[in-house]
Amino acid sequence: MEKQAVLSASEWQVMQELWEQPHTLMELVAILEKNIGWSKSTVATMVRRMEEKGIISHIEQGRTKVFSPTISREDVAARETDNLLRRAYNGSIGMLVNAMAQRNDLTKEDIEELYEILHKAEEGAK
Amino acid sequence: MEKQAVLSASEWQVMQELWEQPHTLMELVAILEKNIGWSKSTVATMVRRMEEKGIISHIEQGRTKVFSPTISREDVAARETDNLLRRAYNGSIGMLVNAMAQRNDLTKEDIEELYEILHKAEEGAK
DNA sequence: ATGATTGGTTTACAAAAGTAAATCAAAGGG
DNA sequence: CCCTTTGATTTACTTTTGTAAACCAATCAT
Repeated sequence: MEKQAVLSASEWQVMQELWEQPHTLMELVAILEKNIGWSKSTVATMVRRMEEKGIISHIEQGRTKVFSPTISREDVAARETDNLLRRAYNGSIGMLVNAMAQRNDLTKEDIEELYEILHKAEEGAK
Repeated sequence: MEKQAVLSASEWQVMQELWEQPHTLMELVAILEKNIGWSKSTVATMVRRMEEKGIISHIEQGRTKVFSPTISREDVAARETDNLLRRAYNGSIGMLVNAMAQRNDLTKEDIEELYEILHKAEEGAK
């Protein structure tokens, strides 16, 4: 099976836009030039390499190419989450949340939200 | 200020050993050769570069060097966690846990543990 | 038709990361 | 004293990532 799909910081930038909606190269150039100051060729190179890696693909629309992700945000998120848990928290989500609590990185709202999520999870996860 | 401290997969390997306890270069060589098949010079280069980056340091012990991390596992974990949350979950730990629930990546034990953590967190975080 | 605009490709170069052979200097063994 | 370990450094080569200038082909507006 695959190993592919941990993204570099730059790749995330491109993916974020494409997960929102497909874009032509020139649209990406406009967006990313504005947002993070990349030049046209920088964007084009990123896009080309990402396509080579198979994480995005395009269809031709007249003379322009429209790019979309070939992997879902959810999949990438899950994979990166798994990675982080294994590396940094011994595979345990409890440890992660506990570390956040310890650091006071959990707001009251976070805690409320988590309770609700756990309630719902309990039902589903009989 | 900072930007420092997201580790590459290889750097994690070295840090994992050093967080467990300080090691000489040759100890690291032995461990990492065994565990992941790195050659002596590969380990040495990793170590040198990591020291250049300031994420580990050493003291001389006679003619050998003993290396230790200069950053705690907790700090690195927190930083990587923050990164992941921002990129993949809109900054929300709730979203992360929810995604795991959705994927059935939460065991009953996980859920129990999380409840307890939240209880304790509530007290602390009044 | 022709010069500008649009959409895209080619080429390039530097820094970071991965991997390791070869070399060296101090210590230890005979 | 010399040879061999042992601990460490030097040097080197490849791949990946970041960044972009130049260049080209189709289309459009005059």
